[in-house]
Amino acid sequence: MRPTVHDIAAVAGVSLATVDRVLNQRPGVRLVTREKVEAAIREIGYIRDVAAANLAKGRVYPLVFIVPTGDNSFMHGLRFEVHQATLRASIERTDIRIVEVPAFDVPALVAALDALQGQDIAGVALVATDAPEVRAAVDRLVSERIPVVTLVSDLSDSNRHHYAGIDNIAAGRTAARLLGRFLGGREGEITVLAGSMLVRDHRERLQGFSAVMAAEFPKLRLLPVLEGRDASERTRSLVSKALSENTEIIGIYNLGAGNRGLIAALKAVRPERGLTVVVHELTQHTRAALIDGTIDAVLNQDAGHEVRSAIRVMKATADGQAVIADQERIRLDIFLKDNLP
Amino acid sequence: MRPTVHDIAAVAGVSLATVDRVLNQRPGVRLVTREKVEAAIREIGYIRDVAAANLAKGRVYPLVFIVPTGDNSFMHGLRFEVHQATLRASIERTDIRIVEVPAFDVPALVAALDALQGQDIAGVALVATDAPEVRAAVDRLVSERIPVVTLVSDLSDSNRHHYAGIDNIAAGRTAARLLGRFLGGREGEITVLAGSMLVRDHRERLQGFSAVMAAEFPKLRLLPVLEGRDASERTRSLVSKALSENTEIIGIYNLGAGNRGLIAALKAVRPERGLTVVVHELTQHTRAALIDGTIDAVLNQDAGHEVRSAIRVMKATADGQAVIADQERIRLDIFLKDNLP
DNA sequence: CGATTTCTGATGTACGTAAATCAAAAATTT
DNA sequence: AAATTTTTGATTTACGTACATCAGAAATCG
Repeated sequence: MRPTVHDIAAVAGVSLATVDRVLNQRPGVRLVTREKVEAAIREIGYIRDVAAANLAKGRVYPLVFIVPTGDNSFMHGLRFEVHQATLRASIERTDIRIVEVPAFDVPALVAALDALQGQDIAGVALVATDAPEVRAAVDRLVSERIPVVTLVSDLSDSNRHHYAGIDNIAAGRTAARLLGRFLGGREGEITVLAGSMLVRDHRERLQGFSAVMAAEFPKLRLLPVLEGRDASERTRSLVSKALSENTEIIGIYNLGAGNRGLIAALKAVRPERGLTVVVHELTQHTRAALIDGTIDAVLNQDAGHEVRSAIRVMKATADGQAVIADQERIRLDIFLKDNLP
Repeated sequence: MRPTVHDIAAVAGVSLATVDRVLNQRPGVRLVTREKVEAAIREIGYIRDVAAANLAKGRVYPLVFIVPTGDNSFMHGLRFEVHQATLRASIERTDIRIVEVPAFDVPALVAALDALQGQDIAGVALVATDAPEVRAAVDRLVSERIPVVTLVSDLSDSNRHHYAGIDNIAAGRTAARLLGRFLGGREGEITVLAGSMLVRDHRERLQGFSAVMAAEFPKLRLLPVLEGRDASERTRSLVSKALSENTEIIGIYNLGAGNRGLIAALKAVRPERGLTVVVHELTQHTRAALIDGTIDAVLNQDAGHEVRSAIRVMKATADGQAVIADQERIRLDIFLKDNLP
């Protein structure tokens, strides 16, 4: 049988109350006694039964998710996953509140963060816009001992406790290699589409993409980035214009959202053009386009995993427990038409 | 607050004892009363607090993992992950026993399975060799109401409750497309290496690979499969021989183990040969080969995920609970040199 | 109808931990 | 050494569920 608090008490030669004081860092224990108890804990290899502890505590974790509004499929999916998490709230002892903030709107995000100060909150998860004001607001929360986790897009130089998202530099590099290898030594130009260079995830993807392109595929020339603001219609017109004006384009990398528009623009050109296309985020549209050959590869981050990981990390941080970094690593999924889920 | 058994009792107008009898399917409840209770459960949306229930029950799950011996990295990793799971045993209330059986040895596997009959076991996970005798032995356990999960390699037409592994047909198809696209329209021959056609995962990978190759890359001709028995030295000599005898080979797909031997053989030929290579299983050897360019892509299944998933499924099945299929889907990881973890 | 069987209620203990109270002991100060 | 403060012990209740026991009620049988 696994050891219990009673065993600690017996081994340490102290009472249950003292063991409890040590375990829960309550005051009123002399240093020597504390050390005796801690030695006993190590000796018998005691591990707190978290289930029993939570039961006794009746603890709930009030969590806040700050997510951008916007009608693109990815953010829609993200909000859906947070909502799914609220359905598991009673089982997981969480109490999740969703706060929506306009995308790329720094003051709104800061206001939403500041509104949380002083509240009884066990953790905050936010899709960060990478600005100094946001960093400052996050740091204010952190200094109030509120666990903060960035979701999908990280925040530079902040004290956030954790980032629940993919390695976007690696994602960009991977996109470059897929595109470069799929083009098999051909020569031509590559169009890169982004949502906004204000968010760190897009900047990092571009950075990784450019680096590998420059280093390993010198025959492929990158055109200036088109910013589609993650909006489909804008993306469609940008792509249509680019394709009609420049016949040298043989590859496209969309590192942001707005795939619906991209796909529409692609379907409007003759398939003989032989474009190779790599995009981010698996949605019903990109899935269909992958199957019908309009798109060649989709890089994906699983929003459900990210949300669940963020919740685990916030809970663990709130309890002062360590997180197992390896377990919380969000992986980059690569989908070809053959391995769709 | 979430509803408890007391709430059920109050709403149904019965005692706690009766609620308990209904919840745990104990005898001695009239049909009408039972229905009253069940109606109340639905009405208030009661969900059993599994943590509290397990605490009260003091339940442990005796589980058995049957894994092949063999020194290849993947099986080594799999055994390691099962061992890791034993370290979490007390937390997860599992009691895991590992049984090792020679690889591809049908009678030994059957004997190991039959030895479990009549024992007090909450679940069995096995890396299946796909043979009728094994299927029969598995079905015997299933008919004894013991949950059985196949791990990594599935068992045809058996009554096993679940398969914790990747879709190997999809894996083979994906490998074909990667290899085909990376070769960018070149013409030549492709060598396929396998461990043994006795295991279903290898057969399925080959099936998927061949299908896509035939349908979409007609310029690439498949050579007869080389069976390396998942042994490195054998694989090395087979590959060396093939490469020296046939200068038309431009691509290699290793769908089994034995990558150490393959890599050694590849390093022995001049890099100018320009081979494109896709293999399975990320190990320290394949990782290094990916980084130095000897290998172009690695398909991987995360043994840790598979083991943890198998445990969750066995526990749920033992408790008569449904498994969330989507959550237990094991994904195929694709690694290029840019997205290594 | 009474006797028997079947069902239901009331109650208590247990699981491992948290948290509180109050008394007692030990250490520290005066 | 007495007074004070700090530390420790003993005990109790609670969390939500499981499980057992025994008495009493309701249903069924003869």
